[in-house]
Amino acid sequence: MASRTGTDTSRIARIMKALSNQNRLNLFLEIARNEQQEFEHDGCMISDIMACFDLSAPTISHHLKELSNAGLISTERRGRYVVAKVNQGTVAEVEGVLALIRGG
Amino acid sequence: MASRTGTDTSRIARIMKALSNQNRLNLFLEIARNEQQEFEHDGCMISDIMACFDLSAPTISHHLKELSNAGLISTERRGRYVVAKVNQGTVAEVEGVLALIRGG
DNA sequence: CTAACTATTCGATAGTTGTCTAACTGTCGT
DNA sequence: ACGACAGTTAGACAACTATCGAATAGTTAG
Repeated sequence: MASRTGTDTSRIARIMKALSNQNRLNLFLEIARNEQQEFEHDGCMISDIMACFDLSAPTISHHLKELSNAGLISTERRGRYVVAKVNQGTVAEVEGVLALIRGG
Repeated sequence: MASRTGTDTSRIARIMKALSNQNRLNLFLEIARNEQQEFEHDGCMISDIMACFDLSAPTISHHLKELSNAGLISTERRGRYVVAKVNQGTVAEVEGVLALIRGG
């Protein structure tokens, strides 16, 4: 019950939780923004991101892992750096649930 | 910085937080669903909702307040009962942010 | 008025989260 | 191999959250 539309609410809740902290949300939006602007590489270097947030490196690392665990981003080591990119499918998934609420 | 699109990330994060607990998310979806099905009244009686969740009344009351504080629902006393209805504007707001991520 | 029903508030508690510092790992340039 | 840079892991801690039972409050029926 609670959903004949097949929505996996536990999964959606976990995604929402990943975006429920303001710093983590900003981190995510910054990754999305960088990804849209960069041309030389797909994904953005998280060292660039660290520079513009007033948080310790471990804290950012922790937040990135949360985003990653929620399936919102994926990260990949590129030499000395790590790059992150948005997983659009997950974003679309949440959009879908919200659209259902609106659309009926 | 962090957003030249005018997105109020603190507000969005608070909305996400309200949906980050699975029980609360289910509660919200159930309200949305009932609202779409009912004809005799706009909004759904939360007593109906209480019946189909395995949570104590205080807990449900608490969750409803969280949803309300986040602007996701509004509640109104109707005689002996309280009815809740989804605030579609807030849902649309979140959808907008997600669409931005996808759309660039 | 009283009893029953519906819902909220209060107080407690176990568990979770965000953040830090310190220590560690991996990669590159020299 | 060494030192510098980039990032993660470990451990700790204060703050917050989800939940409950008990008590309280608003509303209607009898």
